[in-house]
Amino acid sequence: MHRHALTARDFAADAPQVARTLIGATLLVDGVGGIIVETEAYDRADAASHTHRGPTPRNAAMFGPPGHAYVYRSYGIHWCLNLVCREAGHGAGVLIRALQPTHGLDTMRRRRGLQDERLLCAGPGRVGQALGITLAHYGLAVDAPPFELRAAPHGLADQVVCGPRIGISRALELPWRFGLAGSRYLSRRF
DNA sequence: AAGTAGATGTTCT
DNA sequence: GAACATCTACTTA
Repeated sequence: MHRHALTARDFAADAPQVARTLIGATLLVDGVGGIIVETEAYDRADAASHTHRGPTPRNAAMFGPPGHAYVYRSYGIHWCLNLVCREAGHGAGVLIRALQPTHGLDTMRRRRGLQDERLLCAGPGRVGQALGITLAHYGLAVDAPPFELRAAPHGLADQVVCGPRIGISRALELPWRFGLAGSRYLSRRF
């Protein structure tokens, strides 16, 4: 019994709902990746979002169709991956913050220059490096190569926890960080 | 274990 | 100039 591929319609909901749904899903880029164990939701109405002040050259993909990738450079150094949700033009998305590595461990170790499995994808910048994310992925649909995204197994909802987002200074009160309870692959404990 | 400095592209003041 | 959806290396304990 194999899990179905997520498509654009799975991204039509609000960012927090999509962020929750993505926990337990399997994300691969060119066959390399793992199980999503940590996400964060962002929405235009949310002061911490890159889209809060409207479209710019950098965030254009966030105002494009749902189910596509928004890639941004964090702190001038790291590449981070978001999946656009809601509807085109809205500016909502989900940041992929951590994976449990399952596919292409050797490739990820080489790209990261590390052996420790727990540190390969434990943070958005680390995910970007381990999966080889670059601007070449900007705006691409996640239901087609090089992406592959398979739904989480059923019955995982009661193992999803949430809390405040990390590394922001605005909208601190929103519990829009989601994670797989007890996972050893989180960027930080909840 | 906890704290700090330094890396630096894009956006904002 | 300053802030920023971060990470690493290095210090101090």
